[in-house]
Amino acid sequence: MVGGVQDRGTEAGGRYDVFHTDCPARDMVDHVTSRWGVWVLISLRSNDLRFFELRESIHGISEKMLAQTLRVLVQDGLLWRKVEPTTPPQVTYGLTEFGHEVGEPLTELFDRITRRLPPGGRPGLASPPAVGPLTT
Amino acid sequence: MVGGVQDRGTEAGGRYDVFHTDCPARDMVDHVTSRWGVWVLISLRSNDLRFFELRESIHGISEKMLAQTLRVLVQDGLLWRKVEPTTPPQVTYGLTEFGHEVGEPLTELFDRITRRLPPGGRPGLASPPAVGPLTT
DNA sequence: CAGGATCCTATCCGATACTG
DNA sequence: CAGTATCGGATAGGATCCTG
Repeated sequence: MVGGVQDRGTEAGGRYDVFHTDCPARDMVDHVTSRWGVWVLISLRSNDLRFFELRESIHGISEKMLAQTLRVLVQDGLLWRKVEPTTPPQVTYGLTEFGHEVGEPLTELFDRITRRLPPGGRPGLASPPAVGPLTT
Repeated sequence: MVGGVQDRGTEAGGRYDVFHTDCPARDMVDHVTSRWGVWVLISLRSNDLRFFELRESIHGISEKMLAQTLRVLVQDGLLWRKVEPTTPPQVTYGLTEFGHEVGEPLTELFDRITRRLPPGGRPGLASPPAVGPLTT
């Protein structure tokens, strides 16, 4: 699969040869750009947070999805997880160095989008006019 | 913009209050980070492409999803669409200025991930060791 | 508090068929 | 070529209940 289409032989000025067809990176990117992964990573950029803090912080996320997203991200080496064996238990999550590396462009992406949004609402956007208070 | 995103700083009080809960940005981010949106945007960074070129380029995408993804992205103002009324018809897609702005951090994100991947495969990742040819 | 297990629905997405 | 329309299976994701 990887070889076909894209390598149009023009090593020099490849036209649309790409990577998307590959593999391990694809999974990682999928995790990072997953519906909730994005927000978890952005949330943790400024400081470490506990499970319930993340839940409160990321509006609309269910415990199930939060737990699942965290598990994947920890597995990928983007987050670390610290368990305080107290009662009740306390679990804190934070970004690893890699997590920070990845979180930066993600935040930049978010910033650029929000900077463009306020002015003239995008016509055609399905979103209703009401810029709801909370959303989601 | 949307208020305080990261401005939480250290002010007393605000701990993990955030932005994710807002709204229009959320939709846009969802579109940009959607399963196929990411690859469409990255693909078009280097040059404009026609429908079938995109389909070939982004391995694994179906026509349905490509068309759907393109429609949303055009609506969001990230892509432009040019129709050549020839026979057969020819439709070309490209990034708008906004699209480029958004595509940059996305590419950066992708780069950082792929740079980290080759060395020591991340344990826990389902992907097999085989790192394809280009694959990024 | 942190999260696993279950159940069940919404949607995503691919395959197929058809249109301009 | 560049789509749209429809159907159906797979999966994401929410709600609830339960445990350490």
